[in-house]
Amino acid sequence: MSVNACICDRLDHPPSPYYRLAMTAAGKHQVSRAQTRGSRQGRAGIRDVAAAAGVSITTVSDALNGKGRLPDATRRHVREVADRLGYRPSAAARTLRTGKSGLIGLTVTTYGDEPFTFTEFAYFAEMARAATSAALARGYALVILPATSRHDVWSNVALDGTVVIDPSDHDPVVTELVRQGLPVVSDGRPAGTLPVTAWVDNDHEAAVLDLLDHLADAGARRIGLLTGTTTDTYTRLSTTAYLNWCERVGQDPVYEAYPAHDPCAGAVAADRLLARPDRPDAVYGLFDPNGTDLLAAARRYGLRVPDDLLLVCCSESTVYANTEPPITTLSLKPRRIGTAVVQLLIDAIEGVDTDGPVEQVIPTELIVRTSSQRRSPRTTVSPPRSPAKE
Amino acid sequence: MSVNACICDRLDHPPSPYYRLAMTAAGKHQVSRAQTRGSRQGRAGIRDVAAAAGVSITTVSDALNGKGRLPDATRRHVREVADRLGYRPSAAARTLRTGKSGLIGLTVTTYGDEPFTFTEFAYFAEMARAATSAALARGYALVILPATSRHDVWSNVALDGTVVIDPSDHDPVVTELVRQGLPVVSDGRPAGTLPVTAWVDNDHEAAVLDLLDHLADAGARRIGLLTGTTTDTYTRLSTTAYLNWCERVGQDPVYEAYPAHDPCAGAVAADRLLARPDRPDAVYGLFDPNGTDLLAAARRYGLRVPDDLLLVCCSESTVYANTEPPITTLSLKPRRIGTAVVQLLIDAIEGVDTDGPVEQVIPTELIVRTSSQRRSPRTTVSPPRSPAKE
DNA sequence: CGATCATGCAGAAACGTGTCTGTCAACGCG
DNA sequence: CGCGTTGACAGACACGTTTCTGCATGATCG
Repeated sequence: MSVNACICDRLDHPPSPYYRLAMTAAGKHQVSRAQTRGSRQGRAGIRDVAAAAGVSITTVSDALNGKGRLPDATRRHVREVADRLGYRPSAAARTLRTGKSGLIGLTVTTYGDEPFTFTEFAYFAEMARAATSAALARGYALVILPATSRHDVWSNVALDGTVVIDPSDHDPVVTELVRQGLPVVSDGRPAGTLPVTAWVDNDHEAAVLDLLDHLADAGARRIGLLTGTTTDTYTRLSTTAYLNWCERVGQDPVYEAYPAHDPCAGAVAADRLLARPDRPDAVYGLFDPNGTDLLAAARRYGLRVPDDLLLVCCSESTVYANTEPPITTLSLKPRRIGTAVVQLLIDAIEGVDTDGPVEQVIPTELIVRTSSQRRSPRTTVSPPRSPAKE
Repeated sequence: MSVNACICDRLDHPPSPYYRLAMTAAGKHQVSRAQTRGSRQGRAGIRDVAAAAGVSITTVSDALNGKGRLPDATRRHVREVADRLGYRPSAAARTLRTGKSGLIGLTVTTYGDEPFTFTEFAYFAEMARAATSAALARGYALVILPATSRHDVWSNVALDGTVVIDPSDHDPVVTELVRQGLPVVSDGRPAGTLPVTAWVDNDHEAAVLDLLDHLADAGARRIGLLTGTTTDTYTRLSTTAYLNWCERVGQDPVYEAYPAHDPCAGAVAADRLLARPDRPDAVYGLFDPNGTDLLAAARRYGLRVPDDLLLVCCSESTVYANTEPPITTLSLKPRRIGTAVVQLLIDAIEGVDTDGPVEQVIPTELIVRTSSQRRSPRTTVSPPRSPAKE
């Protein structure tokens, strides 16, 4: 007690280095308390508001949160006093009391040592943007949490739920989260028996089949695939869809796989694909940079696009609208996916009865450009400002 | 013990008001504890671990946090029991008690209604990735918080500090954060008297001057600029640097400005720039998509790159390595910026004495490719700083 | 051999909020 | 006039952790 008084007294004078040492060593705790309490610089608490407004803590809480039954006069008065004091409720205390933090995790499974995959930049960025928008429109904020991050980070943040992008089979992080009772919504249909609350995905098989049909319609006789060596769901489903299509139409599969997280390997693999003796006359690249890589490789081999080689790649980038020639792309609609994932997650968090299915399939969009149209009727110079070709 | 068992039994039945009265009246602390804790679905707390290990709460806390003075045997025992119970400390409680949440905000100033700007995707994605890596390497997680988000979101998350990307003059969010005593580190030199804790930035003027010299060295006589209509620091500094350079070398400025957040407007502006009567023979585009836009526009007007038109744009995208021709780009090194910003912020949070300056300038990198080399006898990389400065 | 000290651990006070419970006054009604 | 009812508010507890203080128990030293 006397110690407190002593230190408080000292605080009234400019603290010398000696005092600071003494403080941190001895009564650091009490001091900060006296600081925050004594209407000093520390943030004002609900008690200060109650005292300043001449009401009880309950009344302040009810007035600010719109609960209880209070006359409007009291409510307004409290609000005004709170504003005047610059009162901000402590998020930590509120979270502790209510059990809701207003935070949802955005988890990205990684393949290298980086938090998220390089080749999925455009997709991830668009998806994250949409997810962020959707989340904060409903009063939530997003926390970026790579699946391979240190464990203490995971346990140090209070999450109401998590979005998992493309979880791997039996993802330990996901199972741990579910075990804790947290809602988990995945972007990408969960493999195996991963117990997610809900998931959103494209129909990758249908998209690939559709795309291959489109190429075949354009005159392709042997369609090649540029795919990845990773085992994520997207790569796996797309590749098997390709193989199935090949079997159906009786074409020998022609594909090259490369580690998708390595940006240089893509160019090499594209080159390899076009250097094969059974060179394809059309190629679909699963990853974003494949378009320019394939275009460059085609140029090296003197192949004209689309005359000698039809080209399609999966990308969200707008650069393919202005390449020479413009390249047909498959869009996975990351904006719609990000929005849907967050909506589903928040519905689960807030206990909204999801009478609908907890699985949601977002349609893909094939943006047809010159690179996949063998004989376009006009080869004239296209008008300057036409965002959509044909 | 018998009391606990009794109440646990009763909890299996719907509790009557009488029991609840009796409980709250009689056994205050212990009873409610037994109520919430009776090894039911709720997560195990530190008390459960203490009870199961036969030690006190203090011992558990000290053992798990590596504090206090405990024999290794006790420490190991407690750890093991905690693991067995699946104990995870409550982040909210810890934050409330310690005042540190381990969360840092990643704030993006926006120009439209979207959380972050479209044209800065690649830059933002790289920067965010590096920032995320750096943060979690030091035990922190990142929260995405657009500056224009609802106020309740801001006050609902306990932040230890914030990174602000390119804050506008007198940003109300930043001043509010600083007023709360939170460390704020900005990516981009703060305009006006914005009281940030530290900032990291490129030397945009030097980068632009260097780049223009490079173009002039390659033979450019009239260099045009594709810039934005927004007033952010990057656009402003780059544009004035261009104007200053023009004045210095006695060239009439030739530039077109467009709303950078509109992806279509860029193509139109590029076209407009090349359609001018005083058509430039070299162009620098400030934004990422300008490269492909300018290339497409040049093609429409029958201009060969680099023979008739030299091209440089500011971009982090790798597609420009494989365009026809490859385009010289200016990289702002977002990875280094993201890392530096987070390091500075965490240093400030943890009170590390920053003996060094709180301002950090990251050098840019001009990646010279074919598009800016008029007549290159060979593909030697020209040194960044050309000796012929004047 | 008693005083001192280091050691190992338990008790309890906060952190700041939400909310359950209870009190006091006013009021309508028989 | 008494009594149940309702409105407006205050008191107090609990969320789960960290940490300061304090009490034992043995060991060490004067």
